[in-house]
Amino acid sequence: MTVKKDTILQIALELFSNMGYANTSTNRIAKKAKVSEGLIFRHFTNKEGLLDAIVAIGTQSIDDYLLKMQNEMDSKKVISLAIEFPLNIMNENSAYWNLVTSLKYQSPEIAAKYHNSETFTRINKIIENAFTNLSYHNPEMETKYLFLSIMGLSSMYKQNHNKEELVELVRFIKSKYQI
Amino acid sequence: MTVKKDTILQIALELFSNMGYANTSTNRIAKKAKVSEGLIFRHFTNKEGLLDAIVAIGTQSIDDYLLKMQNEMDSKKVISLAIEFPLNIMNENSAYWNLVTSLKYQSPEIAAKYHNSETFTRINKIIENAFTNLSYHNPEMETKYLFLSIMGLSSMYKQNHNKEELVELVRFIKSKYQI
DNA sequence: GTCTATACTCCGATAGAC
DNA sequence: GTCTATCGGAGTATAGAC
Repeated sequence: MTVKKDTILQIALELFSNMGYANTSTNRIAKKAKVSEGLIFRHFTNKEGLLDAIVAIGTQSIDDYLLKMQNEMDSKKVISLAIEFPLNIMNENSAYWNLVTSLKYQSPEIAAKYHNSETFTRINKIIENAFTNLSYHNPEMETKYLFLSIMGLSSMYKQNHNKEELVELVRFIKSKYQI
Repeated sequence: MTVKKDTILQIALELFSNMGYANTSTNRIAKKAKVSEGLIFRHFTNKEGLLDAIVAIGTQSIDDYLLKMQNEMDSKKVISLAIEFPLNIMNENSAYWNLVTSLKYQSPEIAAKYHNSETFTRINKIIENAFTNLSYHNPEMETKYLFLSIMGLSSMYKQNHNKEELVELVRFIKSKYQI
């Protein structure tokens, strides 16, 4: 990974995330990254190849977090990690999260290509398992409900950059689960 | 409102919602609506004017729903209406909801222009008032939390068209509020 | 039909690493 | 002296707004 290639990835992530994928021209990326436009295509073949590379990097950090949840033995801690997910991941990686979310609203092909249902299934299983261990009456529905809150938290973060409010909300949600 | 003008609005809503605003060409809208491309510009000046008109129509149905909530005296019923919001509005008006959500992920200018913070404030006040009447300990946080679930429900609806699951989730959430 | 923007190509030149 | 990363810019084809 050369320094310029890395710069392209960073700038493209930033622009895709802020302006939308369709709305960001390779020309603009090149200018902002201070590289020649041709270099983008030399490294990533085409614009979608660049998107692929960006998404692949971001996916890694999600997977790391899931692994952490999976290895956590204390079920309360698992729920806690799930609730904190938006705070943690999105704090460090908000541009990526924002981008992935926005891809849902591109053409159906793009949406389908980048929708990672496997990850969703995985996180669901981890949470459901925790609720089962904690003897909740309806672990399946509890999981879906918690998942909803997490998704809502994510979408709220996009509009509202008041981090204090987010932290407060996370604390409140935790209290609902006696954590 | 002529028939063709109305057709353009409908088709454009459908396409903007499915393919994204930036990804939908006026040419495509015209072809699908079986009108000349020029007619779009005669009626709506430019592409953004068309978007304006579409958003304005959809906003109306949201406002109607809010009015219904505002006029509801039974606070439990207000909470109930809030939880059912995704089911009701999105069922009848999913394309509009989808479009408005997607605009958040366009350029910052577009996002700001179509972000209706007034409506969000209004719905928040209505819900908070209901929680206060129901003597919840922390109406402000309860409101934010419920709002989160509603947003999550909305975003879930986009990916998952299993309506039964949605209905079940709505029932489950209501049970959390003893409704 | 017009004009602009955009994805993408090609290539000669340069500078540094080995 | 070769190889690799990069530049810069000319150029094409097409799509899209109007």
